[in-house]
Amino acid sequence: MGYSQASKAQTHQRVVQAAAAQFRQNGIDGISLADLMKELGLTHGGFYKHFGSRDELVAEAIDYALEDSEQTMRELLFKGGKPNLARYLKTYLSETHRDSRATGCSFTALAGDVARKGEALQTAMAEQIERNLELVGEALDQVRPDQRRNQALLLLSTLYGALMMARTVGDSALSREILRSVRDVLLAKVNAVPDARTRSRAD
Amino acid sequence: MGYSQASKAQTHQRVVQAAAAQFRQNGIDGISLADLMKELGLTHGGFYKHFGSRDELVAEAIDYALEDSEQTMRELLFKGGKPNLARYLKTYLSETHRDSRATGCSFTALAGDVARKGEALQTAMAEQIERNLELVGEALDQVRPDQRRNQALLLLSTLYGALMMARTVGDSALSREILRSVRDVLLAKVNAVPDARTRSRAD
DNA sequence: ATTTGTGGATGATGATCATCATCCTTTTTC
DNA sequence: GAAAAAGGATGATGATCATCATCCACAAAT
Repeated sequence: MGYSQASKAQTHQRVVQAAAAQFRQNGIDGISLADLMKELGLTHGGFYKHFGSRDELVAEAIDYALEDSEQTMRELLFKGGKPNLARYLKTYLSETHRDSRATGCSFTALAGDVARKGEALQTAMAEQIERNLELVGEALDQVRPDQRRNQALLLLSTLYGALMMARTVGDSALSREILRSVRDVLLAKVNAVPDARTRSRAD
Repeated sequence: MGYSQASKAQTHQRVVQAAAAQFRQNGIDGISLADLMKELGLTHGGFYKHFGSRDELVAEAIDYALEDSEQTMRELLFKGGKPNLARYLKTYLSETHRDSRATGCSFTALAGDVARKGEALQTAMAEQIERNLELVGEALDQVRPDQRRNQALLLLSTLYGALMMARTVGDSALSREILRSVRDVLLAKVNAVPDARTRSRAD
């Protein structure tokens, strides 16, 4: 029955992944279906064999992007035994991450678009933020349990805001200052709790 | 010579103001020139008597939006003598502000779009952020002078991130929690320095 | 009052897009 | 191997836009 068995599912997934990257890089309306398919060596016609509409792809791609970012977050926070909040902070507020829009934090890349689009996307975002809060909360194991959610909320707000600022001012001295300054303050706070003498070296 | 003297400048300004609101509400690409002019009771044809291109309007409108937000910030921080950081925080993290996209904080409304658009807009944003840092720094008069810029950077990051989150999850319990939680933590910190006993009453 | 310059209106034009109908081609099943 | 089912290609359609040429109507200058 036409083409190889697994190939349809594979193509579908390739479209979703390419869209997840493009939407983060250029915005949800920033790429046409034709260009997206072309990127995969396909033409625009086949698109509707995989998705009922553009919106359907948008929903799938954003789910994929959110899961992708969650996976990265989880690895940075927990890989190798004990929670490693410092590693997450350093990576999140790095220039590399600032410049990796297509593969980096999906919240910062998509928040502006999602806030204006349908309620469905906002619900997906809300659920993801809940999961992120839980993950960060778990990593805040030196914080009083009843303060973990508040602190996680505060930390994520700061990280998201700092990254958005650093991206919005382009690659400038100010951009680097934002990343460095916020990162150092947060690292100092993290290190202060378990062992005040383990300070972060610059960079 | 055609229509009243001041009327052209007035129309020009009305277009800029309407665009500043629409771009914040619906995104820079979220409204067509025809719809924008219609909003003012005009037709699309006259547009090019006022602007050389759409991009020219975008630049002007964003400058206007940024100045508008700076003015609001300045008033909240400094009106009535002494710096009033608490008033600014409360207003910024209110549900009213969350729901006032078209007239509220221009950074959060435009950051996503600007990060993807030309360098010119990013430079305008960078300059505005510098001014905002200065204003907040001035208001941090209980902080050691050499720490004011770092603290201002941290505070703005947190505010921007929290508002973006609150907007991205729609009008939900989570949205209200984000605003309340971040606001209370920040207010507690602000109040802790000058007078530890002046705690904020909820809301 | 007539002339003239200009703001605004009307109506193209060409580009970009999402969507869909139709055709081609390959792979699986019998 | 022949038939058929479905993925993918081609091409069309209708909508939306930015931009521009042309026209109209009014206000200022004479």
